[in-house]
Amino acid sequence: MSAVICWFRRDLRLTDNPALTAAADTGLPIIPVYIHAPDEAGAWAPGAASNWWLHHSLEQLKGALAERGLTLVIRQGDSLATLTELITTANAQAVHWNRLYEPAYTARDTHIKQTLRTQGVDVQSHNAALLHEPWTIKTGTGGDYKAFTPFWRACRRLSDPAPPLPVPASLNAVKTPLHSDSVNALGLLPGRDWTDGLAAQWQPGEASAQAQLQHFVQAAMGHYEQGRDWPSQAGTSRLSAHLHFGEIGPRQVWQAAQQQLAQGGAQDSQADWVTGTDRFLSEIGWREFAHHVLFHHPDFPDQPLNPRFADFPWQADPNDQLLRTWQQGQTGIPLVDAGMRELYATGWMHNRVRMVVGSFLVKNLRLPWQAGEAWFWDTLVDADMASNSLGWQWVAGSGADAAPYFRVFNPVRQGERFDANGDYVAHWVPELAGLPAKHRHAPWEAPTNILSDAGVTLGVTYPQPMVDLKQSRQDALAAFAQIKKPS
DNA sequence: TTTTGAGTTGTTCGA
DNA sequence: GTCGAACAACTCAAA
Repeated sequence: MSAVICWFRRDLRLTDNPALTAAADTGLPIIPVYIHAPDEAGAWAPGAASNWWLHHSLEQLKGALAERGLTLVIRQGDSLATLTELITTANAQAVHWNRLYEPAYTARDTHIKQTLRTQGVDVQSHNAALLHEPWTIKTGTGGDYKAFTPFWRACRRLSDPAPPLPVPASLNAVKTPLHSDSVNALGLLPGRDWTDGLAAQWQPGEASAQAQLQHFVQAAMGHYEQGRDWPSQAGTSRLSAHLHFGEIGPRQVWQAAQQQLAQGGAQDSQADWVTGTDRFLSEIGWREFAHHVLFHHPDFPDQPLNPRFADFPWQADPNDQLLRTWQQGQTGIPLVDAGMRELYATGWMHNRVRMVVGSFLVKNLRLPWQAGEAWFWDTLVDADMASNSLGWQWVAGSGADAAPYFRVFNPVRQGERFDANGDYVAHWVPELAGLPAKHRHAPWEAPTNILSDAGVTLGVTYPQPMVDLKQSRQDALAAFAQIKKPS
């Protein structure tokens, strides 16, 4: 008797899963396995919110496999040792997996592939996570891209991605049961349960991912161009965590968007459908670009891509006082606090607000972008090394295609433009909900009687602003002037 | 090799 | 209220 191993990692789905399809195509009994090995992520072991998602996604995958007669084998410990043991026990002759792109994982997987092949095992890796893998997109001179627009143009010049693969029609199970840990045994859930807010907001798993994709393309893609900017509305796809864990893949997203465009684009507001679809797919493009940049610059999560920023004069912050105030959503700037509280409560933050809180941390507080990156890493359910690094280096101005130094978001102005009714602030900062909308973004400017009518006492019921926005903006511009190249 | 146009998401100030 | 300019200079990618 022999078998084939399908090693699941961050491809927790049955549809459009090339490794699973390849395993099925061998005709051999399949051993689906998940190995929990957080140590192998190097310095970037997944954070708490991410682990919560993983726990539930594994339960979903286990259930979906069971419906097709397969038992997901769950193990902990060294990946190579675990695979080797399974290969011996089940007399497996082949291993299939879908590729990861973070530096620590590519190094590990390369080593595992070489070792197992030396032992005569047929090892094949596949692409489930990207439209175009990082090394396949090259500039005219063979280099890697450092600006998004030419990168995405180069991608779009290529032929459209292949249509998604169906779930394999036939999946053979092994006859002899193999030992498996329970999902619970992985210890992914926190000891003190703070996850109600996550559970109220998210349903991990492939079925939910597909439902969300359909819902988004039908209900929101036609007005995505504007709708994506309003944090109080469900105008974004909310697919980030599903994509990170591979519960759905970009080929499926691409196909769903194109099919919906063919239908929706024929309706009255055709231009909105075209621009909405285009813009949405370019966000998928940013995800691709982030992987491209990380692959070619393994230091990207830790070091500024622009070396000039190594000398940036960050603010001293004894005992992390400033950082903690930001983390807890107690800065006294309503839009910033709303975003930080949404993050902590739900494991997610609207993208517009991510830019605002990021700009506030890096420019108004002048704290290093790596501190914000680390907090997001621990608290986001969609925490992804490529996208997270790209976002933070973008807002800091040190990264690929980054914001110019003088682009300092004014969180009051942003609130007035993108949360004009103050709904988002009222929801996440309820102590300000009694204020009229026009005062919710800058309560320190509201007349005293309006504050008291609303039950707001600054410094008591809600903090005074922790910095003066105008002055700290000036300080940031001055700090950036220091690292300008002397002319 | 040199040149050229472009580059996610902003704010402020003054006319 | 609206509009254009200034906020710098640099780097990238392709012609």
